[in-house]
Amino acid sequence: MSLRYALLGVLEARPMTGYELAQFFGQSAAWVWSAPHSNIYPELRRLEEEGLLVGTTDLRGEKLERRTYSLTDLGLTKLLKWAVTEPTPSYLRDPLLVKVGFLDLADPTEAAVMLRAFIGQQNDLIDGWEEHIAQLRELEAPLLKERLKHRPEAIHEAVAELKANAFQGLIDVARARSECAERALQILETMTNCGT
Amino acid sequence: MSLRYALLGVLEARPMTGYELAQFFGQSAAWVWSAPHSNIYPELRRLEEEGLLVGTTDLRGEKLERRTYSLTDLGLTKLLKWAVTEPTPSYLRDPLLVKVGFLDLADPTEAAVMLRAFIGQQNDLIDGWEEHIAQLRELEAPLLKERLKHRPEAIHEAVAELKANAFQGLIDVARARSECAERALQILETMTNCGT
DNA sequence: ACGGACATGTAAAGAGTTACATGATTGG
DNA sequence: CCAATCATGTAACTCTTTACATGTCCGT
Repeated sequence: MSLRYALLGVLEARPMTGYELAQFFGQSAAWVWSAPHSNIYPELRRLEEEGLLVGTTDLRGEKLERRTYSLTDLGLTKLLKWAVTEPTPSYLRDPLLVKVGFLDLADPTEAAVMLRAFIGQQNDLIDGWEEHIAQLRELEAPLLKERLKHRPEAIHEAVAELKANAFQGLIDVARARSECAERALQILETMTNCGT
Repeated sequence: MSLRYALLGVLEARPMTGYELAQFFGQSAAWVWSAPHSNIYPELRRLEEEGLLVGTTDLRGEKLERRTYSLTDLGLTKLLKWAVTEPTPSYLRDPLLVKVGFLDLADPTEAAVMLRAFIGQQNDLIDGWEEHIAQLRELEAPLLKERLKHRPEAIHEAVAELKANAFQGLIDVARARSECAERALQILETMTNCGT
């Protein structure tokens, strides 16, 4: 369900083609949700059928058709309704946390390699998100600029801050997981020291 | 894929029936992974077919059959192999972060209700996990006690600490999300103040 | 003319949720 | 004897991933 609303939310900034959206959602770091084009195209058609989007087809060159989707009033209404509904109590499932809980049984050297690889991955993600936050705060992020065109100037900074806050959430979650891996490394070290 | 390894990992402590496992994975707070019984029973049969588990059927009373599954050497090997394989670069998908990013468009009062409900949910989860961590540290958690029976005493505390660390990871992730919601509340407040 | 970006799809398989379905045992 | 717990399953549906598939346009 989140994909559909993520699409509506991005299209609130400006109309886009499926291809553009697929790029957006393909580079996972760029947005809070990710999806391959094979998800996006069918979902866009469904959203149009339901009247949450309207699409217009135009031509690039002679034959290559492309369809540009815009958010309708109904689409915006549905997006906002969703945004304020309480999340059903559920929690994030994290395969890493399953792994770290069983590492006492594994070879400590291999475990350390895995943990360090994970920490490296998370740090890379964090770096990307931090850059994006900086862009948002300077009101330089391309999509944000589009959004702000149809919003009163008085709230521009607050809107930017709200978007930045979402990415800060991603960063903090990544840090929490990374630090958990870090602590696991230390615990495994004490274990090998007293074991042998 | 994680479910299968979570099952193997729990069964490393002691043999269990599908019913017991379903209770374990049903009360989401109790374990790092959750699943309904309709997932667990078929998965157990598959794991047995593949030789990662062995099951024995016995009777409760006259007719009621139940099957108790134990981890095999092969099962343990596969679990450990999985535990040390590097996670494929991916990130957690968080519907809340999608929501908070669009709240500038929503009614601030409704948004605040949603955010406070979310924060409340996360705090409840955190309380449960904290209790469980305390139990683990005192070596009082039932499943941990079973596990430690077949491990050298020198590492008992370290094993407990490793399990506690996994739950600490859950808590820290929940805190990160909760604090993100908290910040969103504040930003929305500044927005309504300057907007009207 | 060719490679890379543009542009859009279908299909199959895997993972997860929800509902439906059945019956036995135990304790009050 | 009745309710709660014990015990195990199937089926339908949704969501996500991965692979397969096709063709156009633009710059060099």
